[in-house]
Amino acid sequence: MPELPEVEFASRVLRKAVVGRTVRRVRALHRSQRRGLPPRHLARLRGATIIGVERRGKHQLLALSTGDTLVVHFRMTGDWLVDTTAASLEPYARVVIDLDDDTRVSLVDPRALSTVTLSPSGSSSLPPLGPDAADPDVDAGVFIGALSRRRVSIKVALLDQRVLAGVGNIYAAEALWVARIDPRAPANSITRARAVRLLAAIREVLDRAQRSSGRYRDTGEGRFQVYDREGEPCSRCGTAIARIPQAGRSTYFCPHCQRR
DNA sequence: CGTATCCTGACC
DNA sequence: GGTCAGGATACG
Repeated sequence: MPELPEVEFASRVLRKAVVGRTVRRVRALHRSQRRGLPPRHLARLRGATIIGVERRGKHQLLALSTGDTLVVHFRMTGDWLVDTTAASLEPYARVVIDLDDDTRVSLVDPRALSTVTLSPSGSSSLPPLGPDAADPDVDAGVFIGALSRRRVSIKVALLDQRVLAGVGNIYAAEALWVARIDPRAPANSITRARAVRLLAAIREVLDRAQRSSGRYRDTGEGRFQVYDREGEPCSRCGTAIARIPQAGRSTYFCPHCQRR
């Protein structure tokens, strides 16, 4: 699941490939992508020059010379593939953009849950997002305030993009482990001191992921401490990592050293 | 607040 | 051949 570091990595790859280029041809190859990108929007896209690529939370924003913005979200399994217009289409290519220098960028997404939408000039169609989790200047007071207004568990609150934009299931669990906080603790019960520690832990896990090229590691030292490690020993205390469902998704944590 | 929905590969 | 996963949204 691409979270902030993976989306940041992908948007850098994309930026290098597309900024300054003009869209020659664009196709939506899957029903679910055609819903978000109907023919009239594909037509608007054609001939536009891409002037910049920005990231906000897990969204990628492609600024176009027309004033429109192409908004991309990878959801579960999306990623960019950059090749040339001469290449054969990838099996899971959902949106394919051919550029004037024969570069082709394809949104590859086996599950087809990615969203690509054209936001007309002036009307930003982003959902409400909190401060970007990668921003080192996030105000601890704002973060504490957001938590204090939520009665859901701290883990569920961290997944709410209005609290911090860019945190997902993996890094929420990892950050709670680093901060030694029980994921079941009510968000509004988190003390100021622990919230400050949690914010630092979020930055730490995101920075570390970013430094490993925005790619997940599945072996060796860089492996996750709790995510997808049910039954394995906690590296701090040896207790078996537990898995519980929260808001319909899996939370992994150490039931011994993560406290309420 | 919980639950269904979108999708399809992976797994039983 | 059925179930599950999961980010975000919609709905009860």
